[in-house]
Amino acid sequence: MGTVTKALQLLNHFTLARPRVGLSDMARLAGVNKATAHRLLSELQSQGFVEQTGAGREYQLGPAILRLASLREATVPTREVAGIVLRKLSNATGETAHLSLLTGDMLSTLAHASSAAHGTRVIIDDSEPLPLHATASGLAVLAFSPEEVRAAALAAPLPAITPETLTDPAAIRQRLEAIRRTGLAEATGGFEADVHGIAVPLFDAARSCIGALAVAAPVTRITDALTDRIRTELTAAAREITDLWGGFLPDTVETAWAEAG
Amino acid sequence: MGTVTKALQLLNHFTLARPRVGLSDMARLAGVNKATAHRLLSELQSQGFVEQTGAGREYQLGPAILRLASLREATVPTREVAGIVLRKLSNATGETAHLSLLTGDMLSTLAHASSAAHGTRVIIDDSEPLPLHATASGLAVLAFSPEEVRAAALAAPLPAITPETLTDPAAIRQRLEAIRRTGLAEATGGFEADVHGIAVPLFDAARSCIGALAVAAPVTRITDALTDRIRTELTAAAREITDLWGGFLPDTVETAWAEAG
DNA sequence: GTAGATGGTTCATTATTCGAACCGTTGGTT
DNA sequence: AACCAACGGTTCGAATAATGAACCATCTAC
Repeated sequence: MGTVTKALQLLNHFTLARPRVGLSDMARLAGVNKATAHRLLSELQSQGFVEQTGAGREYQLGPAILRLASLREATVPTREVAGIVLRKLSNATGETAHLSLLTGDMLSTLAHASSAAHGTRVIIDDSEPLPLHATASGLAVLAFSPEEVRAAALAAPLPAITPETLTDPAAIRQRLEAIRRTGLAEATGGFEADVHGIAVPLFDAARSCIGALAVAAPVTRITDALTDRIRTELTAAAREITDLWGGFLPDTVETAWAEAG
Repeated sequence: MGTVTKALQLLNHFTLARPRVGLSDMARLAGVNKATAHRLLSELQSQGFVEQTGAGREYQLGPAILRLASLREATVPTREVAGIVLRKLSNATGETAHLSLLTGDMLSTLAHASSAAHGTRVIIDDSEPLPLHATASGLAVLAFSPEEVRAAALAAPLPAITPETLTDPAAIRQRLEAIRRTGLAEATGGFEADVHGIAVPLFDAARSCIGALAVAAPVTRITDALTDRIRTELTAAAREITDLWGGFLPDTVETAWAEAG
């Protein structure tokens, strides 16, 4: 693994629950020597990707990220476009919709929207990375990614985020088969208990899978009628976003959705 | 120079004027070997910091940055910190203060505060983007931004928001010269009639100009004494925010403010 | 005052990065 | 069609930067 990759992965250890991380902690979390962690953090700091709070000497994410993010959004306004479609999708289904993109070995949520139709609803945190094996979105991405990505994702030990999380690579591969046939992934309680997710893959101009569009609903509200409705709306919304982003659906997905609809 | 630093610096070559960069271009811009650029970009790509558009094979900033940015915002309350300083600033001057950040080719107001000292006051709408050429904040940012940003901003036809708006690029560039010398921008009625704005640039940890801090007052209330007071308070508040945000003042600004004060 | 943390540094060993030269492809010119 | 220049990407010996055990200095708890 390259040094740059190692440094960038350090950034993934900052979470909502642990926004500031000390040197020793970081070394432990990342599984690297303390001296290495220190050097990597120093380089990240010199470029403003992390900073040290004056109080303790812990590290936290730095302001350079904000600049790059606004530049990304200004030049590639994916989030804005996604937001429009997501709001329509969540209104049409009455549930929470979110769009997540493959970044490294996990999914980053680009944007989400929730409906006011019900008092209970699924809450999405954009800053929380989604594991590939434990979410409907992740399974959708895995199903339509090249075998290398799939192999890499399923090679490492798969953590059980809930008791219901699928952790057996063979079982997952079987699920992926079905997802490839229907062009649609479903998962219940694998990431958050009592949440049912329905997801479809998203593709870029080269017909590579770049992420997934999903609707998440409390399991108690799931009925055949609702899932049917969600499926219809999801595929329509996915077509719209793919189109707006200048992507193309692979023929396999196109036919799968046509048969299902 | 470390490998990580080199990789992160590649990201700085993506600009508003050049959002997509090819491999050879990037190698030239960064002054590294093409093979090196390729390896670094590959690593950045594997972590989602850059991505390749399906069309050409050019690179652009990737979606992973957005996730980190939302995490940074969620955990490091820059807006809250800005609010505290803004309230102090508006109280000290008796006028309306606002802080705006460069987002794409305009300014987005992060927060504002107004004083109860007078019956009339300038009203700021946080959701309204500020044009770079027509506001004191915008001029402050233009003056201290890299030439590429300036050129891009002054290249497009400049709309006259009021009859007093400066729309001639040459005239604006002349104003920017003076602003660079004093570290302070002033503008009257260029965006809203009867409003006089005084602004200073803000910088991040890499000494890049990221936005501006400004005080806006009705022209009828402007006197030499008030502008002097505002200047003093503005530079002090800008130092405070820059410090709290972990940024640094370029030496040119440091000396300009020292001479003026 | 001791024990066990912490953040940070040193330096010989080692593994990774570097870059000139090299592909294969593409797009424009003659 | 032949040519050429520029493109993205790859190769491999030489050069360089990354590594980690051991080491400080400091702090807190007991």
